[in-house]
Amino acid sequence: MGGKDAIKFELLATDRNTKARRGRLTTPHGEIDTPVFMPVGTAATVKAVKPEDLRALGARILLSNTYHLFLRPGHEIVREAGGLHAFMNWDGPILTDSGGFQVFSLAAMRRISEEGAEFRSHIDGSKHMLTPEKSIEVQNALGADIIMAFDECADYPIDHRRAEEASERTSRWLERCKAAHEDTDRQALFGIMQGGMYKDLRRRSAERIVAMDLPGYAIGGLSVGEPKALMYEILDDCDDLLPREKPRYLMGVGSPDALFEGVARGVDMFDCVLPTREARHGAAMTSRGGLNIKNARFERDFGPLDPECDCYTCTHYSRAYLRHLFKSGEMLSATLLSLHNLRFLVRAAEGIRRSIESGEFVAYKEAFLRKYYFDGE
RNA sequence: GUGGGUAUCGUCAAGUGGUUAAGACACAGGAUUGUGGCUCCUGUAUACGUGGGUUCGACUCCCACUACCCACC
Repeated sequence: MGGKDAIKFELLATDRNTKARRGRLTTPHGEIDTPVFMPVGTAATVKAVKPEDLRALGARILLSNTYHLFLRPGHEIVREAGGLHAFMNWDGPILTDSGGFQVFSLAAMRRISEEGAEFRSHIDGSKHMLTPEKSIEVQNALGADIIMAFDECADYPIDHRRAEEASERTSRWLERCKAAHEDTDRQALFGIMQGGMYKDLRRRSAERIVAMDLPGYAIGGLSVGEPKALMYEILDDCDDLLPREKPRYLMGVGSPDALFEGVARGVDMFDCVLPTREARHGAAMTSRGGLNIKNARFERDFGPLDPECDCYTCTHYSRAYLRHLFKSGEMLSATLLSLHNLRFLVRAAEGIRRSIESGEFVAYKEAFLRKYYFDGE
């Protein structure tokens, strides 16, 4: 066991009217101001975007994935390359997901036992086994600053008994993850709260994982198809259930409204594939709401995607050109729209941080969301 | 000029005597939340080359014309 934690978290300011927090997370690869939005780079790359461009648009920490890198190219190869940072040319902080969620969302023929999850690869159908120990071994080889516990993410909807089973197993697996993870001053292990949409299970899950005194905690099992109101209801309790002096990470959430509502409920970290996936499908987030660049109405629109945006795409290209690129199947389309959507969420997080510092978080949140969801174009 | 072939939505392409003429692409709209990038869902079209004929009934059979393709001169 190491003598100190890999990360340090300080709270710099808190909001008077909500649970919003302004913090700073120090990792072996640098500091992160929170609340933070983390772009997702599943296969050791944020699809279509170079690391230097991520840095330039304000991204400070990336998420990557155990499941994908374990299957391809294999974690030993990444280790030989000098670890994930060197392999993908990103020297900032990285967080790796444990592979738990992916086994459930991607792999075919999964079989869950107390030991772990047996599954078939979505790439070639080959059979594999991930256990808490294996997930930690892979994540140790990858070398991310923050690594995640191997958890079982319950479907929605799911009955109380099966949600309890998954949640309790996640807690037992967390003990094994913690035992397997030795280099705690190089990589911080986060535990994951489960419990489906059941408040009693959420509370018990939180108590179990908090008792293990980890450097950070994640809220898992949300945004899995439930109504947003229900997600917010579950989030309402999280500030009380999780220690205030540790970072909280809401997994997989990142629509503009969820970002603000999560922050208002005490969440510090978010990740989401939405900005990059939507970009590849022609959808853009703008200060006046989402738009679909495919739409015929942009054919002769020579203005920027979002007049209020300072990103590379908005300062150099028109909607008409972006529409042309998309309609032509040009890959630059994915790059330019990804740069914009990522900048949009990173900038939203910047605004959130400033507003918490100045005590105007609620006003900022309301103005932002009103413009996004009601103003339109 | 002679012989042969082909003409069905913007494009490609089923249908070959019998109700509202497939489908794909394109086009149009939507979806997307711990990522199988080029995916999924939905929608639209005054499409049977032109003019005659046969038939109860023609995209389908016959004749002529027009256009394009191939071969020959």
